[in-house]
Formats: sequence, structure tokens, C-alpha cells
Amino acid sequence: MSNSVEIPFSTTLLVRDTCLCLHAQRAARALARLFDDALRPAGLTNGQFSLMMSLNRPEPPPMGPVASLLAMDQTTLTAALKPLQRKGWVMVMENPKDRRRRLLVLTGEGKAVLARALPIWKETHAMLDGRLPDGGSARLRQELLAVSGMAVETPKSAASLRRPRHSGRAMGE
Amino acid sequence: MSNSVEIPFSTTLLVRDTCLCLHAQRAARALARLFDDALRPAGLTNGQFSLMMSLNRPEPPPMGPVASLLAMDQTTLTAALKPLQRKGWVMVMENPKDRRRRLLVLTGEGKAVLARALPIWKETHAMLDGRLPDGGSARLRQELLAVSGMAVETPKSAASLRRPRHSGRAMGE
DNA sequence: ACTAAATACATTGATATCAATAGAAATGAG
DNA sequence: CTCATTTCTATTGATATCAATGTATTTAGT
Repeated sequence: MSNSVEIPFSTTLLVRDTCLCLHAQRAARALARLFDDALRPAGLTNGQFSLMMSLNRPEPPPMGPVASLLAMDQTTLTAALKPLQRKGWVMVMENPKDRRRRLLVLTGEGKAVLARALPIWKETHAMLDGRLPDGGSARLRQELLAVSGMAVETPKSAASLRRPRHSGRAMGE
Repeated sequence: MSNSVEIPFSTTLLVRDTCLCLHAQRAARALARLFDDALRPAGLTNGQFSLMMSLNRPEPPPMGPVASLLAMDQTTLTAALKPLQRKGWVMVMENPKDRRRRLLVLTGEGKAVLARALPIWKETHAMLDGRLPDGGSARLRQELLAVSGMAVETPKSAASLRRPRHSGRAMGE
């Protein structure tokens, strides 16, 4: 049937070398491994560290804004909280003001774990920073931010209409 | 016990704003959603597209180099191939020259699916490109590449000794 | 107050991701 | 040639990720 549909090898090389999505996935995986390895003695993964750190606020946040901040699906956040709850590092409580909402609360033990992980993060990040070309760190950060923000709103893509999640900003300055 | 270990909110904001790992995960998730949405009519995810495209070579590659190219664990590749095999888009064959190795072969139907996905990728990527500041695309690509390559080799990290995977380059120019 | 719509979160099912481990085959030292 | 080592892949278990869907609660329109 659909046989002999040949795609030129040059096209493969083009995609490999230019696809921003592929480059982002590669970099994300590599950085995840780097931080996972470093944080392992603290008992955290990079994602757990980011999540728990984002819960360290004066007022415990609900789930929606945290999911937006991390640019992840709300259902992913629900799942990601499970192991942290089991370990007693995070509590998911009802908000009496609006019983649909939850309050994500870092426990004392959760804060202690996070405090132990913090110097590892600093060290690892400083090391990473030092290896990037001068100013590369800031540039890269800014461009990644632009990409995340951009992909959130896709006027052309009907997907944002079909699935109006991922609204954007969160956690006020 | 380990109570009242307070981490200042300013530290949380610092991590949120500067952590390259977090920024990379955010951008990777956002881009994955963008391309997943776009490629959905073709029946592929962004990862499946990248993987299958990387198999479109004159000679079918073994698993190791493909995993390195995608900067993913070899076990992840094994798992990622399963659904593609079920759909009949990829065949995993033994290499008679070295029976430890596998040859990853794109089937005719696989090539057809990939060919249908290609214009979607082009369109989506052009749209993305257009929204980035001038030259931002190339700069971002280069920096992501630097990060992926860097995180692969971590002389300081004993992890690379304990777990000598992810060797680096693959798929010759 | 009543009801339709919107909001916030949870559940299910499928895939992605990696650490730890195991297995099979090839390689090298003697 | 033999055996220990190395290389290449698969399996298992845990978590991460999202689409589709469901449920409870609040809000808005009347």
C-alpha cells in the first residue's frame, strides 16, 4: 500500500540539527539527570525539588497556579504530589473558603529536606553556570522563558480552544 | 524534630527565576505540548516523531547510538520502541554480525506515517521560529546543544563513573 | 432561589523516564 | 582455548507526563 515513501536522509539531518523541540527535550533530559544525580543524597529529584521549593511561600498556594508555574498539566501535579504526601513532606488540605480548592502545605520535615537540598542545588547550579559561555546562562534562561510563555498561548492552534488549560503566570513577584 | 527550618521566600523566588533545570523542564513541557497537539492528526507524539526520524538512515542503526543521539537512557529507548513496534512502524531485528545488537528498521508504513507528519513539523517549527526574536532560534539551539553536551560529561560528578552511560555523539555528519 | 455554565481537582489509561538489575554475546588476557 | 571482563540490550519498579473523562463546588444569569 503505502510503500516506498522515501524521506531523504538530508531531511533527517535537517530535523536533527534544527528541531527546537528535540533540542529542548535533549537538554531537559540531560539537565534532569545532572540534578537528579546531585540531589539524590538529599532524597529528591529535580522535579520534586522545584515543586517543593515552589510551595515555600508565606501563604500555601492552591494547585492551579502551581501547575501553571511549573508549566505542567494539573493532572501531572496531582500525581507528582502523591509520593511527597506519602513521605510526609507535603500536605494537601481543603480550602474552607472554597471547597473545590486545595492548599498545598510544606510540612516541617518537608522544609528540612528542602533545606538540606538547597546547598546542593546552589553548588550544582554554580558549576553549570561556570561551564556556560559568558552570560550564556542569563541568555539561555531568557530564551527558555520566552519559549515556555509562547507555547502556552497558541492563537493559531485550535488546541488552546479545545483544551483551555495552562493559563500562564503565577506566584506574584 | 526537624521543625522550624525556614527557607526565606526570597530564596524560593531566586530558585524560581534562575534555575536552568526548571526553565528547561518548563520549556520542554511547553514545546512537547505544542508539537504533540500539532502532530496528533498524524498519530505521532513529538518524541515518536524525533525517534522515528532518527531511524531514517541509509543503514539501520543499533540502539545505543540512537539513545545517545536523543540523550535518553537506553532503557527508555527500549520502552519507547514498544508502541511503535505494535503499530508496525518500526522493526527491531537482530544483527547477525553481533547478536547482542539490534537493528532498528523503519517499515514502509512507518515511513509513510513519518512523511505525513513532516509537513506538520515544518509548519509548526516555522511558526515557532517566527515568534522568536530575530536569530533567537539559532542562538537557543546552540545553547541547548551546549547544555546537553555538557551535562553528559560531568567530571566532578562521581555519577558518570558509577553509571557510564550516555557517551555523547552519534549519527555521523 | 434555581439552574446552566464555569471552575478546581481527581481518576484512568497510555506512554515516557530512569535506577537497579539481569541476561546474553563478544572481547581480551593468559 | 578458557575464563573474566566488557558490551549491548531487556526487565522490573517507581515516578512523570498528558488526554479524556468524571465529580464536586462555585458563580452567574434569570
